[in-house]
Amino acid sequence: MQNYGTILVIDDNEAILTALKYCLASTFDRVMTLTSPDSVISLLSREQVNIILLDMNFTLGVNSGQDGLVWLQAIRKHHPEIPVVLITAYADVSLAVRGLKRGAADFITKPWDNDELVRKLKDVLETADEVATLDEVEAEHIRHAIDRCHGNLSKAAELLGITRQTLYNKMKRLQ
Amino acid sequence: MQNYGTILVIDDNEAILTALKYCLASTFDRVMTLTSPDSVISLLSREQVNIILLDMNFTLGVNSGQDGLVWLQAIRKHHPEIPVVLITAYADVSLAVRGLKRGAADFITKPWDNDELVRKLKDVLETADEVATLDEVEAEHIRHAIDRCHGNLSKAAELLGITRQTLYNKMKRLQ
DNA sequence: AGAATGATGTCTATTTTTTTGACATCATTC
DNA sequence: GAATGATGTCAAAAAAATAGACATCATTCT
Repeated sequence: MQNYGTILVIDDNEAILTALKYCLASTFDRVMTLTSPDSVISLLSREQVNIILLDMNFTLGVNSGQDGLVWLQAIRKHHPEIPVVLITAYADVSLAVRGLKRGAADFITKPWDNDELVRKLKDVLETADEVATLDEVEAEHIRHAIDRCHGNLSKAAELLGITRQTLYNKMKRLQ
Repeated sequence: MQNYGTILVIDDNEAILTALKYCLASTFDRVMTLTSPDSVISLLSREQVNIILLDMNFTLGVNSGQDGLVWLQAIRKHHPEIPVVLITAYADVSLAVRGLKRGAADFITKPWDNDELVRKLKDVLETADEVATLDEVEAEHIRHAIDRCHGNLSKAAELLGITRQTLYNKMKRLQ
């Protein structure tokens, strides 16, 4: 068995939770479940979790997914390093867009395909962005700033909060 | 009229292009149109464009949106500073997810609501990320790295490609 | 429990980088 | 064709990063 660590599944439907548990048991070392996100923050501060699968609808009868978005935000605020995959019963494009904009790693609709779900979860964990070097981040951001300024180095330097000469030197160093 | 600059609309349906032209004329200084993305890269190198509205389906009879994704990638590669909003006739969650992951600013489905379309486009332009200071980016990335290492400064420093002492000093300086 | 290993907080001396200020040259605007 | 702003460079002073060191605290490991 490959080691994909601990997954936390949050869904208010016990039957779905059970189904997911079986589906995920062979891929993950540990499958934790919650029927409500209420205690997720305290749980995350106690337990080490590698990825979260979060259902979007918890308020009975309300299916806007608003709930899920709020919890997504709360989780990402406290634990930005844990990828969160969203899952809903409704293939709602607008909800998917809002979820991804708020930092979800992927978006899955019910009914799900077991193999595809596992593949996507693995994919998220495997492509979880490696931490880049400070120099790399700096170089990337500098390029970005210069793009925004359409090549004007003086303006770019000002936006970046460094002197023009420093920007000039950094560019030389970073090729 | 507020100044939202130039928008480039790419759609192979002339009727839709005309409708969008009228819809967008009052918001943008200039509405440029293309019936095929083939020439978009050369056009962008000649003209200054502030935002792009890109249809996802160009190969007749094929509606996977694969085409649009490829063009999205090409545009972002050459002009990462120009936000691209995707639009499709099919409310396809998977396509929306893939589009956003490749850097689209938003995802709209046909038939669209004129007011909502304009609101989303304005929103994209207004929240177009301002260029952060190098120090800010650095601080953010450092926090990120420390999160990933669960607070282990030695490991974080190694990942960041700086010495532990430097990380220590930076943390002091950046509060 | 005690040893071993690794992390932390701090220092110093040395090397790099950044800043500041300056100046001539090239481009663009008016 | 002046005026203004961007660029490429320099040199000296100030700030930051690195390497090496050391005592202390934490966490495995046996």
